[in-house]
Order: sequence, then C-alpha cells, then structure tokens
Amino acid sequence: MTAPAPKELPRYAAIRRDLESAILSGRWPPGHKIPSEHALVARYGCARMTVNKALSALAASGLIVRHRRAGSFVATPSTEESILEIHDIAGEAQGAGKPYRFELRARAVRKATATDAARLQVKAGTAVLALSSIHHVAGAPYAAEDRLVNLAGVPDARAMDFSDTPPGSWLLEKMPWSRARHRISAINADAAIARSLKIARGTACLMVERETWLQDLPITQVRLIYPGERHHLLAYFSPAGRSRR
Amino acid sequence: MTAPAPKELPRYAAIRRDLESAILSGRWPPGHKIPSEHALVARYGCARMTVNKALSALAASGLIVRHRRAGSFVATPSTEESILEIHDIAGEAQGAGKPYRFELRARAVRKATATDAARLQVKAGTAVLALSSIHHVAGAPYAAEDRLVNLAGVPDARAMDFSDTPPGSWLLEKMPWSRARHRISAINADAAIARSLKIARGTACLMVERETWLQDLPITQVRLIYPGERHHLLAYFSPAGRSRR
DNA sequence: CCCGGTTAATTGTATAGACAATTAAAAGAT
DNA sequence: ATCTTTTAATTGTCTATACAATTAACCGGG
Repeated sequence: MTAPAPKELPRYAAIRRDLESAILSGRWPPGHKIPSEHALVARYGCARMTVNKALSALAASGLIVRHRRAGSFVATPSTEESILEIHDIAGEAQGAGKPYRFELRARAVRKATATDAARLQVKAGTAVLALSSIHHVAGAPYAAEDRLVNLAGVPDARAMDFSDTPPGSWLLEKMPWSRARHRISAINADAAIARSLKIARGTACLMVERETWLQDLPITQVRLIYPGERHHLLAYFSPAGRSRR
Repeated sequence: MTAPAPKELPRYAAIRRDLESAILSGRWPPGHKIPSEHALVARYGCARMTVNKALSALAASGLIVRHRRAGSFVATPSTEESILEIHDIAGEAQGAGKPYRFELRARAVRKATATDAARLQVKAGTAVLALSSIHHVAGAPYAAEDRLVNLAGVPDARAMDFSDTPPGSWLLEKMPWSRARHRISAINADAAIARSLKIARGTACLMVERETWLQDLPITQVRLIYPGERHHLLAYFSPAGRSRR
C-alpha cells in the first residue's frame, strides 16, 4: 500500500477553504471585497452553483456578508458575537448610558518570562507586551484587566500607546481571530485585587481568562476580574450552534 | 396600502422551517427517520436540489444527521455540544475515572410560588417539580444543584423518581430544547452552601444558572453552585459561531 | 445642482439531470 | 449458519441554465 490518499476536498469545500484562509490569515482584511461569483467561476473553472455554495456557507457562518449588486465582503468581526455574548457587561453598562473610563496602570514590553510563556502559550523569550489596567464605570472600578499580547502576532501593538484606548477594543477591531478559549472561575479577592477594585478582601470575584488565537498563533491572553455578585456573565446557547441569527 | 405582505419564505427555507418545527416540537423525537429527499420532492413538488439545500442546512446546524443509503435522522442532542462545553467539569472528572455519586436531598411537586414563577418564567400556580441535590465526585461534594421543572412542559417528570438519576441527564436525553440562557456569577458561600459543600463560609463559589426553553415554553431552571477556585468553566468560541465541527 | 428614471452587475433561488460514493439489505455460495 | 457478493436506496456533488430581486451607478431633464 502507498501512503493514505491526501483525501481531496470536494470543489466547493476547497473554494471555501481558500477564501477562508485568505480571510483568517488577514490577507483579506474586514471590508475587503471578495471576487464576484462570476470571477470565481472563471478562476476555478466550475459552475456558479458551486462557488455559490461555498460563498453561501461562508455567509451563513458569518465570515462574509453579501449584498445584491454590490458584492461580497469580509465581515467586520462585530461586537455582537460570542465575545460580547460571553463577557461584555461593560457594553451593557455603557449602553445604559453610564460614563466609562479606562485607566492604564502599567505597560511593559519584555521577553516572555516562564510565567508569561505559560499564559500565552509561546516560547519563553518571545517579545510580549504586558498591560495592566482598570475599567471604571460610573466612577467606580468595574473590572481589573491583566493582558499579554504576543508581539510576534501583533507587531503594531508595540508602537501603540494604550493609555486611552482599551487594548481589547483595539485588538478586536484590528485583528481577525479564529479561536478563543474562556476559562471562568470564582476567586476570593486578595489584598491587591481588593485595593484595585475597592472592595473588601475575600469578596467573591468572577475571573474570566480568555486566550485568543489566529489559526495556531497565540494573539493575546487576558485575565479579567469582576467584583463578584455585583455582576454576572450571560451566555445564550442553542444546541449545536443552530441558528445564531 | 393594505397590510404588509406576510413575506413568504423561499421554498427551501419553508421546507427547512417545516422540518425544524417538527423536530423542535418533539413530534419527531431524536432518532426519528426523516423522509428521504425523494419523498420530500414528491411532497413539496420541487426539485431535489431544493430539498437538499434545506436538509444540508439542517445537517450543518446539527439538528439532523445524514447517512448515505440509510437516510436522515433527527440528531440526538449530544452531550458534546454547548451545554457541556460550558459547564461540564463533572464530565471531565468522570472521564478521569473518578467515582461519581448523585444524592437527592429534596423532591417536591407543588404549585409555583411567586419565587418559583419568577425563576422559571411561568405563571404562579403552574405545577412545578422542585429538586435539590448534591453531586459528589471522588467522595467529596462537587456541586449543589437546585432545580425547577415545568410539569406543563415535561409531564413525565412527575412520575419520575430522581433518587438515582440526575435530572439533568434525564432531561437532556428525554427532551429536545431550543434555547438556553446561562447566567454565571461569583458568590461567597453562605452558611447553607458551606454546609452542603463542606467548605468554609465565605469561600468564593461559581454559580451557574441555566434556563432552558423548548420554543417559548420554559422547561427547566437550574442553579448549580461549584466550590470556587477548585473548579472552572471552559468555553470555546469561534467568531460568529463558525465551523463548530 | 438635484431629482427621477433606466441600466446593468451581482446575488438569490429554482430546475432537471447526471454520476459518484456509501452502505444497508438482499441474494448467493459454502 | 456463516461468509461473500451483488443490488439498490440514499445522500453527495456538480453542471448548465433560467429568471427574479436588489440596488449601485449612470444618465437626462429640470
């Protein structure tokens, strides 16, 4: 026997894969116009129904948006999706019209220590950006954020001064991402957290740790601590991810 | 002008809606064989590509599974999906081979009090089943569960004795569901929780409240309390719910 | 300059037909 | 009875074509 066949994909799946990788790699940024079905038919030499199937699938998955006469475009990763679904209480608060303020406490570029490396899942020594900040809503501390950014994945972040822009928003707009993992736990506030959030020591806090990847490249790891009981996360689910619209 | 047109769906979408409603209503339970494309073509009087589009969409969304030569079947809501994704630490522990035990503390059928009604989102006076239990793993309390079941939605639950079967598993197997909402928060253990879980008062705990609906009918509301720090929830996401498989 | 109508690019849906791949079930052989 | 082969039901993919719907862009008249 020879090696197992590379298992070629059906044509519509191959087209989908090509487009998806162009988008996920960042080669086609949000807003980029995707070739028309006509053009793709010419490029791949297949029937329009075939490219239509690929494009429809991408649209159904939310990666692209399509408009008659105008064309198809890479979707802008909108804040309506799962990121916010799972943890944006701040958005809620802002939506409710309360004043929001971002305070950067610390900013450092360094070679990843062993701890950093474990958190971000990169090799020790990789250049990382470490940010510590507090989110304030209605004048009171709302959440403490502790973030690592992989400068190998997001070189532009090195030049960014995050004293006004929350890095979360900036990254969300700037970078596509393909995968995220959240870990949610409850912790008792230690002295440092209590001081930052102006709560009593021992108060139960919600800790959300999120790692974000682009393909297999770690982009950022963030640890958000919310003063407990005052806030909660909401997540909506349908079985098997059906009908998200 | 007359009333706004009822906005008729395209044919493939109408077929999809019909099948989906048969499944979600429970009329076609998990495992039920769906008419073949051939049969649906005859029923709806359209081309096979059209019913194929409807069925492919249902398959992509995970509502049905399809096998060549065998046919298409209503999928069994498998424990692989978002429910467990979001909160199954127990599964992890069991997977690791540790002994699991379920202890029913209280079971009562009653007419919904005002509190019950608010929790389950039903009218006060509706018949509900209230269950309190403790999940033990490796001999130690693992989580406290406090559940309400809407007997109008799940009449079979009235006859069920849950002293051995965790109601979560039973419901998951028995009932289809179409929507769930999780609320996750951190609380300090009060005296009762501390006693149930054998932890110190004030320990940070993770509280997961889940409401599950079938269409617009509330099925169950459950409050799970995990002793903090020892455990955490994991959730994986892709933007816009893309490619879950 | 603005407003209206016209044109045409692009996507959305549907059709009829073809062949491939999978595999449950039937038929046949031992 | 057990194993093997054949058959056929069902889904998977692809094609070529057609027409509908949407709407950006163009054009002409005021």
